[in-house]
Amino acid sequence: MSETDNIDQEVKKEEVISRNFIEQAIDKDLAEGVYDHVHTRFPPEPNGYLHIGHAKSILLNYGLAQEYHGQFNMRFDDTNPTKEKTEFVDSIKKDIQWLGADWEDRLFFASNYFEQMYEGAVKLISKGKAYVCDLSADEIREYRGTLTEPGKNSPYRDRSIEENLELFDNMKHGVYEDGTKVLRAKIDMASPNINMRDPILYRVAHMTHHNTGDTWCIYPMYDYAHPVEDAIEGITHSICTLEFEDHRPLYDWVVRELEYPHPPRQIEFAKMYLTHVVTGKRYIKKLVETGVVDGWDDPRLVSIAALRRRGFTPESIKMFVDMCGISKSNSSSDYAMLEYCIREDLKLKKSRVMAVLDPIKLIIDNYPEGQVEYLEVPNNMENEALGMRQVPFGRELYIDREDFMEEPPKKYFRLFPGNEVRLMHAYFVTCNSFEKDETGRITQIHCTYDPKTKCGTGFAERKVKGTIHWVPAEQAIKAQIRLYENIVDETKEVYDEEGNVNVNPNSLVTLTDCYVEPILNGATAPDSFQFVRQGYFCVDSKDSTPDSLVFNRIVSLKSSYVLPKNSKK
RNA sequence: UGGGCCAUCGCCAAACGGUAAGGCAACGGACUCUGACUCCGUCAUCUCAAGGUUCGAAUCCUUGUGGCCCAGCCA
Repeated sequence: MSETDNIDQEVKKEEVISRNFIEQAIDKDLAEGVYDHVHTRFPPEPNGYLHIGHAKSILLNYGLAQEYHGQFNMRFDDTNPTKEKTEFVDSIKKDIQWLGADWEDRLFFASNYFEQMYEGAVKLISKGKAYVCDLSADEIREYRGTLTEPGKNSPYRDRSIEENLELFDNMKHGVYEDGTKVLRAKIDMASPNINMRDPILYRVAHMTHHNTGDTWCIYPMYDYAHPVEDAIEGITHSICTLEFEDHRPLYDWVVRELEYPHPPRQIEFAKMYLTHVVTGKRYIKKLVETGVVDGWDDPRLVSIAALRRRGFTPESIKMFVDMCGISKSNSSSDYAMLEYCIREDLKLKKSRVMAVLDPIKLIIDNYPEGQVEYLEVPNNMENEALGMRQVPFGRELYIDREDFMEEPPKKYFRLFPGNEVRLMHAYFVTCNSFEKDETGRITQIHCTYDPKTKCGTGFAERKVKGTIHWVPAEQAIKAQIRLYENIVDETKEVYDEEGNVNVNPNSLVTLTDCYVEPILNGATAPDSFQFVRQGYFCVDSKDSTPDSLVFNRIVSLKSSYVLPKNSKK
């Protein structure tokens, strides 16, 4: 193949990378001169913790700003004081920072625009486009009509502009009780789109707001506030999820009536769903309250905090979100994709060390008692840059119970009486005998080693089929290791008839008698490793201490070998 | 049975009237000091269905079918 062919191929490859529908829309806007730049935002309400679904929106908005050399704003959509807490603004900021979406100096609060929103409302009233309505909540619902029947006009719809102005001023000044008056847009009570049937713009709520305190007793509704927020900040593309499609006509109505010179444009995309996960606030709350999980950051959950504690990296989540793509079809991504992404991200970045989860002692009968040798071992055989470490080796070791069988099935490559295997990075050993306790449980394995087979000597006279990992009995560090599976029992629906999560009984297995290589001494929270032949593990940020290590299994390694069940151990 | 949106491999998802990309998963095989990784191969004669337009349709038009969203003084 010639060099030009190569180039052609690369060009073709480039062409194949297609743009999602939002990028296509932005390209078009830019080409037609609708906008000359791109400005996006992520606007959560601080009423809970962020989860993997939010990550898609965050990364989408931030990614678009980057791609088009535009800007990305962080904005708290805090227009409803009954639901919002400062606690959540802190956790949300932390999560977004961790994900790497940088809002630079553009951190905003919708509540800081209350004055402008109020002025906008006055403008709408002055234009005859909004009115104060005295109907009760129940009455408003009745007047709204149904999906199939049109609504009917409020008896207060035709109040004079002057009266509306006065009433709205009274609303602002706390003259009315909660629920007694609202400001409504005057649009069309017969619209087939229910959102256009004179939607409520402002409600009265005598309540302390986390940011504005008691300054206000009227608060704008999302449908009015959001377009105003976007317009004030100069957002060009206001990206939200599909359920707001029906609200777009109202969004456009607001920016049109308020006569913003460069109105933002709303574009909707499909939320990310993951198979077999729990994201509902009330369900998680129940799991926390009943002690099924140990908090909103329990590693079995998919909140950003939980994923972080579980050992997922921002890079892996970005990779996952990119892999899932952007579209308008409701879909549910496979958890296996997320697992692929974290394995892929950690593969070359992390040291591969040995850990024994379920130890059995292995004694090398022909190895001198009391002798210790230090083996030079690469931290990652696929990435030399990670350097080398020393692993002590001696007469007594621990190996994993799974790696020995008294009566092995066919194709069992590990240790069994008479078989020779390689101790990873060390020597070949052959099993001579083993010991059992009264219950028949194997307690010790005796081997002999062949000094000629030491790793690194280039020994090639014979080969072994199996390589097993080990840890030196004397120097290994004891650790607790937690193996996680999905919190949801995947053989059932996510929720049962009573609305409880069908909890997987094996979602957490805590192993307290594990041993890890001495190099892991002092490992702390964000550290993670590959435990060779087992998976990727991280130090638990909540429960691990320097002298009592706790590791979380992030994800297991893939395996094409299934250990036969019911065979003797 | 009002309005809006969606439908392409087990799961995501391209294709924009020119003859069904890619990834994940799965399954073979090679390699292997991780039963991992890597590599090679297999995996939609067909795009929800039925008609129609066209030399040519996943793409356009009909008519159906299925799914999601909307009747908060939530966002």
